Amino acid sequence: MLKRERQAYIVQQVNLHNKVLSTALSSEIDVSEDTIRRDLQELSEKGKLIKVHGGALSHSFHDITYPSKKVYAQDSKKIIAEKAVKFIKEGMFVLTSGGTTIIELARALPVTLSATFISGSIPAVVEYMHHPNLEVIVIGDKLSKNSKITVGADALARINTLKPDLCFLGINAIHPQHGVTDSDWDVVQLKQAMVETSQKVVCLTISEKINSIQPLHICGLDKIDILITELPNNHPALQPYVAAGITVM
Amino acid sequence: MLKRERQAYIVQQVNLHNKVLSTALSSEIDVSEDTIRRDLQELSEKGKLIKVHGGALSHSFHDITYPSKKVYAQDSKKIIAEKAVKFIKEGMFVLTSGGTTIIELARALPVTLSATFISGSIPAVVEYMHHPNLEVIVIGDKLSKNSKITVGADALARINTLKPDLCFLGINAIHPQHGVTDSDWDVVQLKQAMVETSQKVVCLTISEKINSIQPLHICGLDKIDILITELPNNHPALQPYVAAGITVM
DNA sequence: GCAGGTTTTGCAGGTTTTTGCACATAATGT
DNA sequence: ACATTATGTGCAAAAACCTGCAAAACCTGC
Repeated sequence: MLKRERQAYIVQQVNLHNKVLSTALSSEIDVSEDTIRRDLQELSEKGKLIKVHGGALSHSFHDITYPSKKVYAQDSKKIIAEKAVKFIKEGMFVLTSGGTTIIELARALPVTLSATFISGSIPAVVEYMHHPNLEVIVIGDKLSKNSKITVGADALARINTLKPDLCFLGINAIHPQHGVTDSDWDVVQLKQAMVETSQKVVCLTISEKINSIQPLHICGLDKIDILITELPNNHPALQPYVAAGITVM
Repeated sequence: MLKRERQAYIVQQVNLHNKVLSTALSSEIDVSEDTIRRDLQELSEKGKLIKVHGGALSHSFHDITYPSKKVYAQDSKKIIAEKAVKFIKEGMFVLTSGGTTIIELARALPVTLSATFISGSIPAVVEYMHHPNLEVIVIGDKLSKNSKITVGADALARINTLKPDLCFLGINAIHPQHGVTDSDWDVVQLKQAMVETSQKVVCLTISEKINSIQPLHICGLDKIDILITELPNNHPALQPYVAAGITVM
């Protein structure tokens, strides 16, 4: 068995079973454990797996550190949420993406508000669910583990059947020339569909992400109606967006 | 079981239940208590949990006031979950309803299990989402506030396109003559569809609900393959179901 | 084709990690 | 206060690891 072939097999096994033992691989492939160890070493350096004493684990194992994580820049996101809430009127149909900023928005919704909120983001849905007067529509499909949002053809098709009044987008990068960009293929698809189908698009982002670029393009600035950051709207960094005709808050 | 794997499991358990006992972990994972103690020691140094006499506590336990949401008859439900888990095999497609018994099932899933779980229950989806190796499919539609499950024509249609290997139903009433019944119209629709489309139907319920009736009919006993309660399977109350050809656990 | 260099692999050895056990000590409960 | 249970420490055996080395397989340029 060729080295490359062997390593491909190991990666396959890790992805399949989420763990492999050096001893098991050694006898399966019939090479010495030293060789397996060297393979694991290399694959680990390439980021294909996580090497541990006795074998290796899939990457999905490492990132189990959930609920009590502090949200990055939470204070800024609270300010953004306060501003964003003002755009929501009684009875509106509101489509939202995922992300921690959107969660803050959900928490900032006045209890008396009655409106219909639509989302494929599970954390967002959980927040909406606890609100007494919201109608909640869940967009179903395969759940993406890292973004905690449903992605796929079903979700896309469902979004395209909607004509929401308002769309809140938590975004990861916006730039005067390159528009809104992101790094996750599936998420980009969804956000594009959301932007296209909504009457009004509101982008939420902390100022840190302003004037930054990610590899995948979502839409140009012309599609954005409102941009909300934690900065005052006369801040110099925001002027290019005002000039582009966006309402900046 | 690898050390790292074991520690990941411990962290998961701590985050899930907010506390773990050294003794319990020792017998669950089948290593000596000394090893568990050393693990807790290390994890505590890494700040993943708080080590205390007898076990460990979640960090969030210390931060926030624990919203001691006690589930009714939780111990029984844990027993049920333990029994139910045994039916799930690697790679299966599993459809589940909602309800607290299903949540316990989700928490009892072994960390190494990789399978595809499908549900419209938001609390269930949240549990599945935290599991490192599950594929999760969310069934979308309007969210019913009191059952926290998506209901409607979309959800029904989606369920009917599936052919899952296994279906877990948390049920509210079962009776030798009247079969499985429930009280919520929308939920009944969903459960009917789930029963019809699944290869194998497993009903989970605490013994209290055995031999009781609710106003809406879901299905007859003939559609049920397996019934799981917290009672031993030779308990007299269960005999009518054994007689009906159901595998009782 | 073939000399010279590189890559891959197994092996020997010495080192480190992991784990369970024994025993003394501290915490807990009745 | 006393029995029970949990803890920490030291120890030893097994398992896994790392390092260097040498043989084999392989590329490469002439």
